[in-house]
Amino acid sequence: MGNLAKCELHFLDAEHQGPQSACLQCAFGKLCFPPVLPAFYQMLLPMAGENRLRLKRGQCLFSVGELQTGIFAVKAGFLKTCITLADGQSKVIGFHTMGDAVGMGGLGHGVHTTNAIALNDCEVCVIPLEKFERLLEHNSESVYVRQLLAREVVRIEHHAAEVGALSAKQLVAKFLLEVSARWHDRGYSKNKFVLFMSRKEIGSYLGLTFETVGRTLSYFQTKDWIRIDAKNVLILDLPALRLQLTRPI
Amino acid sequence: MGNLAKCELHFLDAEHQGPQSACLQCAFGKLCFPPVLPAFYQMLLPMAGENRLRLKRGQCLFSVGELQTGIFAVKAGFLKTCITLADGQSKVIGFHTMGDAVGMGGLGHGVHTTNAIALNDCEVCVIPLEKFERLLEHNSESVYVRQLLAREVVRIEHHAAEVGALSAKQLVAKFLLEVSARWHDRGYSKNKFVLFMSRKEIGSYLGLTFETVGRTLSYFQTKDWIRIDAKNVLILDLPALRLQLTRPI
DNA sequence: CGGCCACTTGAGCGTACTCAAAACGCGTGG
DNA sequence: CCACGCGTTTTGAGTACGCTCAAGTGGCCG
Repeated sequence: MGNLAKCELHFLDAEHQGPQSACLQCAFGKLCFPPVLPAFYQMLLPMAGENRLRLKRGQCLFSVGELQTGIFAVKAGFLKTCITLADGQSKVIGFHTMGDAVGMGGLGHGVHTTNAIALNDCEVCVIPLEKFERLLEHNSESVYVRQLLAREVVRIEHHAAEVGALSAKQLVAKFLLEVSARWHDRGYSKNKFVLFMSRKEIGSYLGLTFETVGRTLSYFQTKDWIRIDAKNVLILDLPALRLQLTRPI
Repeated sequence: MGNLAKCELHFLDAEHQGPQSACLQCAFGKLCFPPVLPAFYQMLLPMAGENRLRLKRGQCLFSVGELQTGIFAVKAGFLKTCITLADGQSKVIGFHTMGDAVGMGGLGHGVHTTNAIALNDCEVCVIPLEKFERLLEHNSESVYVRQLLAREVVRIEHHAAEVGALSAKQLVAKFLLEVSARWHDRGYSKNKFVLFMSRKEIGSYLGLTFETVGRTLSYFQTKDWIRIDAKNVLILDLPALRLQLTRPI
């Protein structure tokens, strides 16, 4: 459990209810895993219910090179995953929120391949590796994990292509649409939301500097496509943002 | 090495011996799958031995949206996988050669998520989806597939980060080192090899224009780090290329 | 032979980066 | 309570890297 120790575990005292009911009664309910994976959700979450843990803003869930002890399901809050390049700079490669699985990349060599850091106070379900593998042995649920991984491959492939192909305006527009869609998927407004990451983190994710991200957001505001105040976003013209992606410059 | 460019396939006429022996006697032998996956290799390749497939240069192995009928193991030759972005441009996201598995991304929804196109005449082993899944049901080999997918996630994550972070010189240096390492892994020289992709395809992969790729290669040649003639590469100073990655500009 | 494509090289331009200054929010401690 | 320090954000001015456009070469094939 190595680094988990330094994470100051605060387990929820819902043990007496049994893990399953604890999860099913949870406020996040079926949001916890994407609707396309109902069976996987039903199998996995009850197992995780026993091991819940809380992270404070800035805390590290796991880091590169650590032995992987489990996979994680985000219950509440936001995390970023990042890697360090050969020249020392750190790059954000993904943002994760409730319902997302984190730490799947480590299944390759049994060692974590990214750093996962909490963007704010958050709650994470831990599925210990032994339980996870036992689950997959005895069930055909391994198909779901395969699907989850394959979809992650596709997601990152598109991200890599876009980072190398789109302009700053297109990238920032794409980012806003991505965040909007994720909120929408989870039953919230797609037009009004809060960004939990800094400009610097957005820039790192998109391959831009934080100044460029800020400038582009300001530009969108002058166009009356969005209204942005610090981290609060109000999308006024979603189609206009979408149009950015299909149109050059 | 030069005649590899022509890639005149010399097929083994070992069909009469049964698929398993055909594969084990194959000239590519255990190169066909990475050494870290011996069990998977032994399970998978004999199954594929029955279904071998030849592609001519430019032919499409599968394309986006097609129903996935199987996964593929490259036996000889080179393929690229690419996707089409919202604005219509096509981006290369990977190059594949002997020993690589292609088409795993489709495991997410059962539909191919990339276009796979032969860069030269090549030979591919087909593992029909039913056989593939039956194999995974009856064996613990599904672990290997999971590892394969997880490693693919990691590979693309790093690629995405680099495309968004590195300069043109760094990207091209990284690309040369990548290709060199892949040849080396397969038992060939790491200093002398042939590029099977055009400048345009390299540029698409790295998020650069083909002019910039060409210019950068020429620049490396003026520095006496490499010697390049058309697609023939001779690396003269590998450490210098490596240094590019750790040093800014 | 002509046509086509890949590649190289050059010149000029534009986007995004770099450097810089100032305002702002936020937590800490006097 | 305000002062202070720190990090984030915004905005500006200048720069540089890589893109765009263009011309010219060489290889391949009908």
